Amino acid sequence: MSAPRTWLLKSEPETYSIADLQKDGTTWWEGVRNYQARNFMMQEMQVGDQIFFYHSNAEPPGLAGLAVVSAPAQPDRTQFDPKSDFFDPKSTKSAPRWFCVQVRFVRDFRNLIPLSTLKQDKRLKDLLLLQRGQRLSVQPVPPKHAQILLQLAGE
DNA sequence: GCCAACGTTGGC
DNA sequence: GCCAACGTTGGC
Repeated sequence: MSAPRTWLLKSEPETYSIADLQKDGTTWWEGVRNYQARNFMMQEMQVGDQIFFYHSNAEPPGLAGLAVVSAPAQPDRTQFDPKSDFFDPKSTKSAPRWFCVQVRFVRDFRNLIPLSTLKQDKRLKDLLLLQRGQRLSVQPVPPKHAQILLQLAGE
């Protein structure tokens, strides 16, 4: 078992916010339909990994809180549900295409850390989130960046 | 609402 | 395997 890693998960707060996660306690991170993001969840995330919860398409966008991986990846059940927006007719139960981990609420940042603040911090210029055109919804956060983000959050 | 950047699809 | 068309993401 390797040391816990850190990830960043994006969510549109109108769809699912850190407050929703706080209310639910845990949730399966369903609906990811990007192979790179899926592979991170399937192959690399481990129970206990730290998660920064990012509010995208928000006013303002930014880091909203902390969560933790609470169960390893399993098939995303929305892919089999014809009524779901995330239904994938090409996926089968014997060979599911999409997987998701379970995440548990840890804490809400008292003050959201706006994207604009992250952009101003020179130490974060290599952070994947800040790279031009990137839109991956599940991203690894290297330890040195994780430490800075926690600092900004007042941990 | 705009639009740049990106991933996926499907014809060839 | 190429690549144009299309749909989506997400900041502004």
